[in-house]
Amino acid sequence: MSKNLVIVESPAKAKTIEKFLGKDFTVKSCFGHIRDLAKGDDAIDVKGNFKPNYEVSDDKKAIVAELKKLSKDADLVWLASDEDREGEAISWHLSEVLNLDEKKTRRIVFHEITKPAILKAIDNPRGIDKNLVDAQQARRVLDRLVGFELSPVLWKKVKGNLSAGRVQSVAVRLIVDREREINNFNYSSAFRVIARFNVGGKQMEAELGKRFETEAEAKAFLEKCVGANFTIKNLEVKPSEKSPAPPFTTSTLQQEASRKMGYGVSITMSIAQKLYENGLITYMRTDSVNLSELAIASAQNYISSNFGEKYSRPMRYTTKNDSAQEAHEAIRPTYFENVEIEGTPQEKRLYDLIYKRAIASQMAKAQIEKTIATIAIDGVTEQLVATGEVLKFDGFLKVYLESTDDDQEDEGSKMLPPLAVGEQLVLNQIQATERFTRPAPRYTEASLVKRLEELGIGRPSTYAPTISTIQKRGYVVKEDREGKERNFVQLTLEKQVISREDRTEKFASEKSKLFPSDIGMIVTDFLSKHFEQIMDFNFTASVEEEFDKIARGQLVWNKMIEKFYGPFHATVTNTSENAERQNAERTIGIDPETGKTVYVKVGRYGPFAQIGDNSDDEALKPKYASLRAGQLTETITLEEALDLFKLPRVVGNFEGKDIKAAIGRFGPYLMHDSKFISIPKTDDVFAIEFDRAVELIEGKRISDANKLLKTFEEDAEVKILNGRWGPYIAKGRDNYRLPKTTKVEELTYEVVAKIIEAEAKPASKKTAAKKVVAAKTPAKKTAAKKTAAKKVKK
DNA sequence: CAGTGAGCGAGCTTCCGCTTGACTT
Repeated sequence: MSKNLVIVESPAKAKTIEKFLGKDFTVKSCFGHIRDLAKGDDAIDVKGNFKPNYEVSDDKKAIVAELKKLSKDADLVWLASDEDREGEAISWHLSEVLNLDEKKTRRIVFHEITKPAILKAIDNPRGIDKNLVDAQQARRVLDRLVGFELSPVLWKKVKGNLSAGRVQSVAVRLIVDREREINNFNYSSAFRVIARFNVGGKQMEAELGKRFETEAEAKAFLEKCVGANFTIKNLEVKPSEKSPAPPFTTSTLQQEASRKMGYGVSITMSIAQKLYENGLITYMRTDSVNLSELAIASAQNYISSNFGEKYSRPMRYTTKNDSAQEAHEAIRPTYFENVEIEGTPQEKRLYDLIYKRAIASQMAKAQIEKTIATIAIDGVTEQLVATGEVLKFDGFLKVYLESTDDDQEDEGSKMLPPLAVGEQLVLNQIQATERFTRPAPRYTEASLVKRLEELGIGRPSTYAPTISTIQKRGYVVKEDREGKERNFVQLTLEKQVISREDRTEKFASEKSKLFPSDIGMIVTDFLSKHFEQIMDFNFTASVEEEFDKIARGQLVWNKMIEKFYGPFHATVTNTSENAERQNAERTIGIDPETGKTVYVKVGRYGPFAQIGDNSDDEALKPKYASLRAGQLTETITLEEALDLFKLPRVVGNFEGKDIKAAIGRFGPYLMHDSKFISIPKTDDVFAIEFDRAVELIEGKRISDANKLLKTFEEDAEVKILNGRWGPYIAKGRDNYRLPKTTKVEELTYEVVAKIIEAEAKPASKKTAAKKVVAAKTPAKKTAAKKTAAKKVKK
């Protein structure tokens, strides 16, 4: 039996450290927190100094039992959880739950998983910092109180299954605020003037220093340019340099993977997790840009021998973020010698990104020479400016360049042809183009994470889960949206003639952006009205200051909570008793056909439009229609609302049965002979004609025939179908998995019947009911599925 | 998904931060 037991948070870390420490040390992982507040409402004794009631979570019972046994047999137990608030608490919970003797317990910390760092830590043990633990308890208790008191208010005043919290509610608010900013944005336009010259066979572009507000002004300017001389008046050469970005933190990795590869934050994190588990990168949930001495030295070595000495620039980065706890290194490859790795294409791409970012961070600045040419126009005061860039030394640009969120109007750095002051230029054309101002862009998952990090809200381990939560609750949807068209004017001066063209462009099209839903807006407004403090962007920052005081021993944690909870709880009670129910009802106009009032509001099944008032008289009952995806009660127009009542629409009669066109949850569809056929985006559900509808129905029949792989005489209900994940069994509305090795041609009914029997689903109504319950309690759902899967294996 | 929207009342939901798997119809 080993004399020393070291406990770390992550199993991958445990494996690495065990190698450094030799045979006298056993290194085990506790898999994060082992204990948490009890699930129910008795978790915090609000009348008894907020005493927390902790429980070992079910999924941690086994590991706790194992650690208990190992710690009993060990001479010394080394608590090596991370050096931050949460890590300190993990060590404290371990010492409590494992009942560790203080005399044989050591607390150690390291910020990097390198041999010298570990050995140094072992040489410098300390005790558990109870103040830091108390700061964590305050954080935990505050979050529980806020979340579990606010959420029930929403169930009462808005609808069930909603949630609120210190982090998620502010995240939703950011998106709601941005949406309104965009909806209220005043687009204005101005004419941007670009001249194109022919210089020694090459094209050169120059822009006018000012924009014209009206077409008339732009035209007047072009008229002055007819027959004018264009002369280089001044040439200015300015050296400049560009520095590499620091190596990745969780947040910057999520941003770059989103910008460069289009990955959502959860995808990025799960790929990074794989890389970490395979020992290829350092820990992926970090807020630090720091690199270990070893890493810097090895990067320097790699750069010098592969690119040359002058490309190396060893650099220590420091984070600017106050809320950073820096328990780990920045994200970097474990070995810079691993230029390429084995793995899935996604793993390779993400690794490549991490690798290049880390190596570039240790490389020299790029040297750039900027040339600015000023061009004078005869008889005109305004001047044209042409800029060009020459890369004198590429430096870090040899491997990596960071992307930006806003690269829609990408200027592109161009070289200028050789020019001389006084030189007369040959004009090809001058164009004055109407350009519009743009509102701030909608958030992507990653840019929302960036904003949250700036506000100090949330932690690297919770960014991705928070983004998922606000989508799961229906506050926010991630979507693509078609752009709208608008007209703009372009004036062109060419060959001394001015011409005018009306052109159209698409704008405001969005890809994978976050949009608020009606519920997201209702909840945000409700919380902002009644719980201003929680919705304040600075709330987290201000409580963090208090947590820091607790950590420094200047404040007692439950006193701090008490001061917050008193007024907060009073507001909760007051709101719960007195606030009105929120349904976002809005009158949007009068139906011209019936003269009745048209409303929109949010009901049990989501937002809908209503024509006419509620009435007991059957004949006068109002008409209802659900809003379409992407429509908001806040912004829908009367015309759009009335359109909703034009469906379902009978398109015609085919094979003795009506074809109906309507819009469902998954978009526009046709229904014929009780079968559904999706209407593609290229067709308009309001206008689709009979012939086209029949074409779609027949197309669907052909693809259905291909989907059907096999049927059985014994049971017409049972079919083998070809699905997204390959062939599967369908019986009625239930589906069953086929073993991966199955050869469909050889499949007999007997085998199929056995698989169905083994999974033995209850009658379909009960399944439906069960599914609803299961979906609400994810823990139970997985448990149930596990047992089902095991049964199949037997 | 498949055209629902009254009102009542049961019993359910919910937080943030540490960790990984399990597994997709």
